[in-house]
Amino acid sequence: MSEDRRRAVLHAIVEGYVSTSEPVGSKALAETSHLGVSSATIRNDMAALEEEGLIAQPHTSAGRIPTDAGYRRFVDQVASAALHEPHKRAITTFLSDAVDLNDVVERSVRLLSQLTRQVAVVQYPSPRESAVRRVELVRIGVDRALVVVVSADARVEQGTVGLGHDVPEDEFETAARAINDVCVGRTPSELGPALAAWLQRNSHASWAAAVVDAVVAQAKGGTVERVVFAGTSNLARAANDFETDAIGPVLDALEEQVVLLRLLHEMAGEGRDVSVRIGMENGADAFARTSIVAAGYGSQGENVSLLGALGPTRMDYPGTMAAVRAVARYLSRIVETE
Amino acid sequence: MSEDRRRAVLHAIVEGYVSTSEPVGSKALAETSHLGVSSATIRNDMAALEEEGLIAQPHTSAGRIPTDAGYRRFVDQVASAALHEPHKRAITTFLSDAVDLNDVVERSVRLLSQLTRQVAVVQYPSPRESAVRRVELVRIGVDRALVVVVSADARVEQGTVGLGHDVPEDEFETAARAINDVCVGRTPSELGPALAAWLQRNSHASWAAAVVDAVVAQAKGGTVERVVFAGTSNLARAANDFETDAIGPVLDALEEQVVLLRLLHEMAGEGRDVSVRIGMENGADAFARTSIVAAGYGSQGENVSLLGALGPTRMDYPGTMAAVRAVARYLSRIVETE
DNA sequence: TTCTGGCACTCGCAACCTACGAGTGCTAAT
DNA sequence: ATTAGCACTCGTAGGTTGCGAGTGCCAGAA
Repeated sequence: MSEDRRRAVLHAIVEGYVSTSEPVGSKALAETSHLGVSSATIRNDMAALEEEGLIAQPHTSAGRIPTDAGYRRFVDQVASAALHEPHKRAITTFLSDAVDLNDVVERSVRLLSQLTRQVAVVQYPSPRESAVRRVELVRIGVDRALVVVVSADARVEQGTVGLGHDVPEDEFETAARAINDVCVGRTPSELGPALAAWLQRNSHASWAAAVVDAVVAQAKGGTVERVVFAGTSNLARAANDFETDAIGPVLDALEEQVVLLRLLHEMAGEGRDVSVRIGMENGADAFARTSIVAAGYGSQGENVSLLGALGPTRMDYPGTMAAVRAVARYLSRIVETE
Repeated sequence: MSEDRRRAVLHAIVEGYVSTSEPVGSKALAETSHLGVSSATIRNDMAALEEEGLIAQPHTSAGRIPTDAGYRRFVDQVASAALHEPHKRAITTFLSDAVDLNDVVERSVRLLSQLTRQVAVVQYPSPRESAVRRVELVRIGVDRALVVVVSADARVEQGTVGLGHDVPEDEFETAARAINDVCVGRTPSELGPALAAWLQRNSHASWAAAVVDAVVAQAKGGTVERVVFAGTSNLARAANDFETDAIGPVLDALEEQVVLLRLLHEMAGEGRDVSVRIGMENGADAFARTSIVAAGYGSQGENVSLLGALGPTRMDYPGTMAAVRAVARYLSRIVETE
């Protein structure tokens, strides 16, 4: 019983099931697949694969379909395919027209959903450590202020902060000017100490401390982590084939974002080029029947954000991995040079 | 043949079909509904209603279901219900915690999707005509600049503009300062002439004109019109009942936004308190089997944005209309006072 | 006129049955 | 280690049937 052939059988089963969405039987494999053995031999191999828990049969007289573990082994053994040349061109032309960070992210997520024909998710790039260009404080109503931080790398972060109680207009104005002066030219991590020192030098009312905190927060992280997604209709198309009722929880989880973000963080830690989570591996009930293919992107080795594709476990893994990797690469290049 | 009873029959059919999702027959109506007539009478009324094109039967031996026209008449004749007291409280508590314009919009859309159990859409409030607080120009790369406009009403708009060719650093800086000085304190509509005058006084290179245009654009409209939505899983739930394959195009149209925006614009023109589009009335193929309930909100009578709920034509119109109206009202109040 | 009871008729649907065939596991032969 | 053959399982498609919900129409009552 050649180990190599058993692997080939597993691969053939995965590929067959992915393309036809029907269980694949031993006879069909013997005919279409090019391993030169008879169906009986394949049956023996299948029995062994089933013993290992890599494939299963939905009912007694049906062919085999891969289990999560089967997909897992397949993915680990297959290198992601090369991307077709026209697709490569599509990526460059589509993304190079972007004028804006928002635009880049939005175009990327659409492109990825079209390439993979899955739901695509792109996490907003984590901000780089770059000098503050200007801090603007604008009074809103009597007890709130708007904090705007413009960084040298073209990022604009904004947020509001409560002032607690009435603050005289002129006092607010002078403090705003002073805070701006302290911040300009400093990197976010230098900001904390510098502003603390300023607070000590000028004994201000308590509201100033809150404002300072808000400024530091905006400069550091800025907007809350978030992901954008596109191509949810691909989910509906996939759900048409089999489980219609699995789509609701997935849509909910996508909107919720929090589960998805946790998963992406976990996957970021794995360090691989492209990482894949299959079915139950996700740990989340909503994604129990979906797989996620993700890759990091970003300017440095550090400081990565993630993007990926999400679809039914029965997906074209090599193709999806190739598309995800390619988009991640181009996106890295763009984020770097911007 | 009392006209009133025929109306009552139509209403009973709509309500029955909405709550059970099954065609409703004359016998069932005679028993459950409280019109004191026999099933035969109801059958006659039904025949008349069918003649008018208000109801139809899916097959010969089934009950009747309302047509688009039937829903339309029902909606026109029924005032939107009053909202339950706990729901009202939910709106106030849920929305009053918001800290931010983004936060308000996001909370609203979630709330509305929960109240209606439909897909909720909220259009970003159209900016008010309020004075410019500061204009910031930041160089990005060699031939692009970031334009940030902060308005007195706590809005921050940003965009990029191409500079065409190399511009000396000091020339850019002085121009940026000058542009800011010209803009501060002016309303967006005053901005155009003022900046044009400035351009004439100081004969600048061509790049300045592009920058000026960008500043005016950001001050006026700012970010492109867009809508956010939530509760797409409600679509999946509804699709479970009947047509699974109608959900894909709807999801696509939601992501595309452009069709939805056109529809909302059209509905804004109708001037009603709450306006309803039913099925084919939408004109868009994707929404041929869905209805949209929308209401305007905003600070003034002018200057309204829209929000609404979108679901299958077989929806609880009175309840949805009540929820949409209530959220629109509270949202108006919040946007006003902010 | 308007409503009601009665009756014949239609027809979708669920339940049931059956035959088919794809697919399997096992065993004996190569 | 592989293969051919064979008996067996079982899901599914196709066909048939009976039921019952629902209708339209008509004659008689209010």
